[in-house]
Amino acid sequence: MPHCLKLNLSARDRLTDAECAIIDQMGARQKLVPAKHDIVREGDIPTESCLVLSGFSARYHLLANGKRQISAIHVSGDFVDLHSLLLNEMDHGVVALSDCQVALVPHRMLRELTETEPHLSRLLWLSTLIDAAVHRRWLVTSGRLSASAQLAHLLCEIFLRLQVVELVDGNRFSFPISQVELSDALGLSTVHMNRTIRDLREHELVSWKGSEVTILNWDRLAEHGDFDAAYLNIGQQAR
Amino acid sequence: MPHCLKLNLSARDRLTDAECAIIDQMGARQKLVPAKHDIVREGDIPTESCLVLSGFSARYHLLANGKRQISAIHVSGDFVDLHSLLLNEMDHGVVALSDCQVALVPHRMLRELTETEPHLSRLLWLSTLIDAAVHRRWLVTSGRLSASAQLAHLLCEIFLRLQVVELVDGNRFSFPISQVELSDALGLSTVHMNRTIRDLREHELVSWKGSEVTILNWDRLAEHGDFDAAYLNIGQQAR
DNA sequence: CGGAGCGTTGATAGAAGTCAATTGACGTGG
DNA sequence: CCACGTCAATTGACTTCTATCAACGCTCCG
Repeated sequence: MPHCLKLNLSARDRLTDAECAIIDQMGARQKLVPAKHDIVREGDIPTESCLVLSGFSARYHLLANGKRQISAIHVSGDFVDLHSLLLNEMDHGVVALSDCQVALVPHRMLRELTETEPHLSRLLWLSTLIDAAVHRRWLVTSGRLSASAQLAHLLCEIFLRLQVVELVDGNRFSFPISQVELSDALGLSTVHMNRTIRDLREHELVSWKGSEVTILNWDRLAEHGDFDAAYLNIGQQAR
Repeated sequence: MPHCLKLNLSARDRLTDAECAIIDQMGARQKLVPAKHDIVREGDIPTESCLVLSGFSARYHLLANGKRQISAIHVSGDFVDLHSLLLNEMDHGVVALSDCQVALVPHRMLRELTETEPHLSRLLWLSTLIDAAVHRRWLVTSGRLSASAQLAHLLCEIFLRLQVVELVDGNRFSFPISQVELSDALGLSTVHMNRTIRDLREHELVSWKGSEVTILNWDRLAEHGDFDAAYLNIGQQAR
């Protein structure tokens, strides 16, 4: 059930019944990728794109110095390598943070959409544009915010993105990511990551036990992370 | 002459004569934006997208703490706010680093292209995908490289992007950006930026006088910045 | 039982930020 | 022609943030 992709897109624009039908077909071929395994490998030249139906995943880059940087975190309903439709080869990998159910959508099918379904194509384009907007936001927080503000911002972002696909429960959500992975996402050391999480806890902005995160005070968290949701472009609108 | 957009796109895929003709029309309405002035302002809801014909520009974000972060540097032939075609409102501004000649392309015209010119549409989509790939690369360097490696990487990237639009002269190019702006792009303080530039000079990787940059040793510069050009997707290919 | 992965803490080193001041290039106006 | 203001680049001194190294406890699982 690629229901979550429909949620994702229809949070930005109204989908016609015909478009919904097309999206439903995309879920045809599926596979389960266990946690810690690659969904796509760096250097691959995929012939299909992966739509994550459930689970958390991340795009990662390995460096010559042995370090790793995560450049995006994906949730249900995200097309993790839609860009491979037009780009040469994967310049990064995508790893499953938790077990992930993914649908494999052939490029042939997507390319045909670009020929015959302009509106749906624009919405797919849009989803990559939102990816880019998220990248920019991460650049801003990474360059100009303290570690704890950066983390606060990330939590706000993940919360809203999960809300779109109906995966939040009140102010609580499941965020199955280790501190090592988090530190790779924020460009910090694991030790400092740990202390940064402790900071947010001690300031009673969030409660975080295992993979269960509860936002205790949204307003203060958002203020601390200088968070403004505009870049997520949540809101139906003709596109 | 939006010649540079044609260079930009045809570095990635062959353009038909018909497509070239369409692109030529895009240069119709132009304006000159002086250095330090905004090309697009944060909060704008543009009805046209700006194609930079000449000059350097940058996307920037202002933070509540008064700091600024530059999330992208654009060169001739870049469509600096193509994404405004599908996104709500500008969540960042675009400033001219040097005097910029820009062409204003109405969204109406671009939207029509998405209905009638699937191949050209894919190439426009592609250019936003490359933007995103650049964002990811910046995230990686910002998170996991030293300041001097980050700068080395940026110089390699700018060099290749300028090469595509035929704006390099041997191993020299014009890079009219102040140290304040550079520091906002790399997320550093201006003081540290200055010392980082000095580092590259002292290691004889680059020579940098005013806005003239000469790469003295490409291989060592690229190695220092852990640079791999793959993410720029330079190379003609059916897309 | 023992290792592996993860979270946690302390101590220390190093990278980068901040504050402050100087220099040089340039343009303007008296 | 020179005083003056402005802006960019530069340097020094000091502070703060984050990385690194090392160690320990916990849980899960072979």
